[in-house]
Amino acid sequence: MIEKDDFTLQDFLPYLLNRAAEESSLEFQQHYKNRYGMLRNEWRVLFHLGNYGRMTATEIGQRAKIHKTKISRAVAKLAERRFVVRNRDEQDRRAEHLELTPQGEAAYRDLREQAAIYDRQLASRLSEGESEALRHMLRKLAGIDQ
Amino acid sequence: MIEKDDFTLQDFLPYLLNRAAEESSLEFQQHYKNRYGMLRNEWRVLFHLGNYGRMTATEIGQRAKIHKTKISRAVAKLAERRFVVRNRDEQDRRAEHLELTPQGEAAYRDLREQAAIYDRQLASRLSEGESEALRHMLRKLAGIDQ
DNA sequence: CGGTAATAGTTGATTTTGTAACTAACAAGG
DNA sequence: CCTTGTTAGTTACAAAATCAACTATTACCG
Repeated sequence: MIEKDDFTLQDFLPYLLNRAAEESSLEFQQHYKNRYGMLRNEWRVLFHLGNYGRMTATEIGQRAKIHKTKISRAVAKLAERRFVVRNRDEQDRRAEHLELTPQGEAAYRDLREQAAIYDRQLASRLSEGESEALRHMLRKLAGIDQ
Repeated sequence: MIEKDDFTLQDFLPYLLNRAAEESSLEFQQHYKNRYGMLRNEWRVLFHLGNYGRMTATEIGQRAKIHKTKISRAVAKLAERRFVVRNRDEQDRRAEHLELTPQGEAAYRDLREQAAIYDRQLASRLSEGESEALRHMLRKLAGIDQ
């Protein structure tokens, strides 16, 4: 056992962030996994398309900070299951615009509802003002604009 | 594009937690990865042993909520690299007590110093009272006692 | 133009994780 | 004791993440 200095593991922000993230991801995972057989990257792509509308894989990757290989594979699965359609850009034929199919929108709406419920449930462990402050801080730490 | 309801992705706690966790992990990873060739689970085990002292794999798993297979592999690597020694419990010969070697303690002290620096750097993005509130909330969400 | 560089997206090889089954040691009840 | 159940930790196999290399297309610049 080493003397403590001013550092303890239970106070280390990256550790706490990871623990909290793992905890909350694991629970929410049930929804998209059980109901739609999706993986984390797949629901992330689905949510981005549902939330922001039509965009390319690269744009999703930039917004969500997901690596392009993950996006590529997630999109392939989502397209295969008819949640997403790809539209080749005629001006720049390297790019393709992605958007949700009606089926994808239905899944998005359903999962969004579950997400809203789960979010309220999580936030209820905190006091009223706390949860807004938490979101604000997390956005700062994650480097998310606004 | 689907109408917003009361839900937006940028406000979804599990999403924000994951983004913030990934962001902060990625940066801190440099230290244990570059300097000691460790993986995340390895430094977690190292930090637990450094922070709490001698304990078994099962105890680490309970405290850190890491699955036993991850612990097993992390300990194997750490032992192989002489950061950790295993001591068979003579009362219960299934269990083994793990502790840091002098080399492991040196690595722990070094990384703990880096962690402290990085933690202050992260916290400096937030206002004074905020960071303590954040830690408190994260502990609640992660289900960490105290 | 023509060549080099950059970008969008995919694929393949390697590493890491996740899940389940396993071995070994102990515990408890008959 | 002996059968059944439990616990500590490992191992094997499948799933997923990572990293580098690849194709196709466009942009830049002499």
